[in-house]
Amino acid sequence: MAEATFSASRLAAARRVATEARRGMPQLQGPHRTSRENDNFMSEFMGASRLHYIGSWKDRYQRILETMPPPPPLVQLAPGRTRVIAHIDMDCFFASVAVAGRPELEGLPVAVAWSDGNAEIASANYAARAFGVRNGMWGSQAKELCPSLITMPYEFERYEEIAEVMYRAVFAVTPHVMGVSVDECYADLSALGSPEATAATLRETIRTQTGCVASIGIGPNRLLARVATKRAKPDGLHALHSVAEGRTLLTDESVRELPGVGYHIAQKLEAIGVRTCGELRAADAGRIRDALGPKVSATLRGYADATDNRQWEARPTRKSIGAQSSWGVRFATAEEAESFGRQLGEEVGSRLAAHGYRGKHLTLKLWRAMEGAESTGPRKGSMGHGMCDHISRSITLPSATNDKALIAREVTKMLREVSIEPSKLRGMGVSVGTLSSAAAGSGAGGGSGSSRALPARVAAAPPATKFSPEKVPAWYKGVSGKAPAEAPASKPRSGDLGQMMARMTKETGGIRPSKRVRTDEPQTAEPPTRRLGKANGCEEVADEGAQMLIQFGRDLGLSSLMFAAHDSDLTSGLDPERVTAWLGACDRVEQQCQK
DNA sequence: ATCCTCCCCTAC
DNA sequence: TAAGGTAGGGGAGGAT
Ligand SMILES: Nc1ccn([C@H]2C[C@H](O)[C@@H](COP(=O)(O)OP(=O)(O)OP(=O)(O)O)O2)c(=O)n1
Ligand SMILES: [Mg+2]
Ligand SMILES: [Mg+2]
Repeated sequence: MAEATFSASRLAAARRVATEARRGMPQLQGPHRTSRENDNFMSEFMGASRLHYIGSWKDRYQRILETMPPPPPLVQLAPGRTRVIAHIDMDCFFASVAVAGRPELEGLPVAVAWSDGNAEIASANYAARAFGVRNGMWGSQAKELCPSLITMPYEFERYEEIAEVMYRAVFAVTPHVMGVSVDECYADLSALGSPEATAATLRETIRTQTGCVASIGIGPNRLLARVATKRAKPDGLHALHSVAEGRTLLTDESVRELPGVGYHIAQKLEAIGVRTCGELRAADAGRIRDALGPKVSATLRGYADATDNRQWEARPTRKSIGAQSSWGVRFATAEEAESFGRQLGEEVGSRLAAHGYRGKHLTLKLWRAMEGAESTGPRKGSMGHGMCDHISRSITLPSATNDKALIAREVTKMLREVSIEPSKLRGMGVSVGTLSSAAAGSGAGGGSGSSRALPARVAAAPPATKFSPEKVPAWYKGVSGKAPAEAPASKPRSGDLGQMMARMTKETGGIRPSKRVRTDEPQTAEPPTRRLGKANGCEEVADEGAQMLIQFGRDLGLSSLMFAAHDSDLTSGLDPERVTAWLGACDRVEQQCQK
């Protein structure tokens, strides 16, 4: 539907901008894509990887912190008052930067990814999200959902500059800032007068100084501030004024909204009938503990109750330093693998020294292709790691070190001892922990290590897991073909209709879902994708709109959906032809569901 | 109990 | 050309 709303000439102009932006990025070209073909592989990979960029950002954040006076202790609270925490997070950060200063892209669906092929989407703007495009999605799927999608390249230097402007704006409000990531931080506003006015001003400052938008959530703790931000987005401010208000808000939200609950923990909870925060709160503590363990269950039960006991640690000390790569890693011989391990070891040694650390504990992490999954990847020519076993081995060094050569030698030894056929290796990582300061005079440490050739033996790797294509786990994104089967929700819930309508209206900028979205049907029907698909002669309608609805339903964890359209859709600026087809299909869907 | 190793999971 | 890094929390199971 929205497809028709982008004019061909605007799209053409935008695509020219995208092509031009991509042309100016020489490091993204060249035929040498693997560890074997390219001597410079490691640094080229790190320079082109957005995960390396966001993963190493905190290191560079130190430089901003050094220009700031250390924060005074947090003010004590007057009795009976609670803290006021703000969570500041840039809206679709990479995509916003891509659009900023490029008027040709404004209002169009834009994603940022390494290529315009099937690369993973790092960030999609909200125009693209209205089609169901999401961060982390494969490019091909994104373009199915949204054929007009404009794909822009990474611009790491601009992210760095804009993030610094954003952070300086926050530091101008308070010294109590906790950096989370390149686009996101917490600020303690407890000592300030009106948090909401302060936050509104801060949003405006960030917008004018960066050309990008930040949303802000405010709450009595970090958990609720973060939950509020989600509600505020895009381009909004939302405040939760008490733990009680937060608890009420969380009651019907998915446990997935809680920090620390990702795909797997949500699955474990669902397996014991817990889907919402309210259900988690009400569930038997012993059951949750059995499923998740003592610490995780305690933390999450607290979160579900809107309480967050994490200490405010604005500048936590590093506990480990490491480097890894699991893309383009292919070896023919042990020498090649060992050379790669040495490079990683040297890289880690340099990073340790650069930060004034030494470390005593050394870990080698290896990706090994599963038996039957040795072919290069999900598709011919892909240099991804594919389905792998993960093997890690660690040793404790006789003394803390940051000596590149010593680390490289120890990595080589471990690599030999773990005895993995080099051709099966798909990734390698080296990490050093148990850190101490290199400056502190203690044990002369790093000293060239010729001292002890400790026989730090390490066990050989276990046999490879056997890979079978039919049993690719639902969470694995690397294999094309079938979407993971819908896990039917255990129970229909009330309140979904209201939530869904509110969310759709907000996220699509006005498109309303049907007047009949039912979640109270038993799970007898096929998932809605099927009912709207070609099998029912509905290909006219299996478009972005349908995909979007289906995605909303999935996001809400609904077991089944029924769609219908409002007559008023015809008068709300949507393409009448599409709406007519849509209405017809909805009738059929409904009939099918009723019998 | 607490520690250790080898994972697993999560957030960006 | 699908550029899948980095760091932290913590669980399982065994040793101390
Ligand atoms: N799977 C992901 C998630 C994020 N990022 C990068 C790109 C994002 O722009 C940036 C910030 O991550 P956020 O989670 O804050 O996502 P966005 O800022 O893109 O969107 P939102 O408006 O939801 O914050 O990190 C990434 O490369 N890959
Ligand atoms: Mg963001
Ligand atoms: Mg963020």
